[in-house]
Amino acid sequence: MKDSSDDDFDRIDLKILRALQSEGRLTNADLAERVNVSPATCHRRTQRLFEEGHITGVRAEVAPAAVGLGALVMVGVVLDRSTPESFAAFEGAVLEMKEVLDCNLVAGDFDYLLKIRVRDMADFNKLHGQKLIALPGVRQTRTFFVMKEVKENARLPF
Amino acid sequence: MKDSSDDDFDRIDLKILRALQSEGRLTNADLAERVNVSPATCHRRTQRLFEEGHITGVRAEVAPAAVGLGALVMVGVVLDRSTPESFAAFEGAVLEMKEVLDCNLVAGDFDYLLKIRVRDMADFNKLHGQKLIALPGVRQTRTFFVMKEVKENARLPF
DNA sequence: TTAGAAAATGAAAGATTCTTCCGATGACGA
DNA sequence: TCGTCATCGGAAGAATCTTTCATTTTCTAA
Repeated sequence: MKDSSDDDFDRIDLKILRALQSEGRLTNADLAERVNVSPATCHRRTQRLFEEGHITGVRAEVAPAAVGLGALVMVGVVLDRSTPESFAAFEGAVLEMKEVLDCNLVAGDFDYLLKIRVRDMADFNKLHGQKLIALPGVRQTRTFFVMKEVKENARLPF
Repeated sequence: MKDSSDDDFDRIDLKILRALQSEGRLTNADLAERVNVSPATCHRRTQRLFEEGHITGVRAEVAPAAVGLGALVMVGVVLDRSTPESFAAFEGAVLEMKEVLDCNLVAGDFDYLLKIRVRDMADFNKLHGQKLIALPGVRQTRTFFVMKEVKENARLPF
């Protein structure tokens, strides 16, 4: 158990979380008005949500195409061995690859599912040939090029 | 082509994008200092990045577990038919499902890959049985429970 | 039910920041 | 060289932040 207080939000906390999840740069004054609380209370509540780790960060979403990352690729990875050392080595290496946006250990036909952003298909080919299949313990990969991003990083439903 | 000006960032724009991608609630004053520009210039630059759509939004990241969404599941979906109408119907329905955080049309063994957040496995079972397989045109699904989130929503590498 | 303690609240106010105006500076083409 | 245009930083009023403080509310235990 954690050090801080119990983990239950009242209506105000939930409103703050929802508002900031949609508009992370809301002014404390605006947020207070939207939540029907005085600015002082709103400030304290928000500060607490950050301090207790319920809000893990606030991030601007940069349009991928604007920074030359127009291609999205999902990759399923199967490892050689299913030992803890094997998993750890793979995970450590993946954490160093900045092109890998998501990496999840899954149950199913793959060991890991990766989400990767690169400039284009040629770029991915290079990445695949030079880095992906060279990651520790990789036996096989399966590539899914994304042809259309229907929904991306939607807000949490709560 | 869009109406606005050409899409190339100088060193300052890139610094602003990188800074806000990591800390979306940075004060304009702090941001200006970090980027070595006057607050006035920084304000103008940032405003422009928003107006021209290079920053699509700023969002607080809420800890999923804190709001009762401790389970992450990836699902591969195969449709009955590969007609435009079939795709459109499926996508329209998926957009309405708030549990679906990501939905991508892919090339490979599946038609779509979904990323879904729910409370727990029981919750997913219900979702799967009552909504997922009932989505328009779904022939088959393949579920990948996430056992460990190694990397989640990392920053874009630019 | 009631008393007391603990936690949360809103008003207030000085410090900080935002946002815009303005003249100055620099880049570029004729 | 000159004129045009975009961008810059300083300045200042308006707005916001952030903390203090007295009050109110909530909770616990008798």
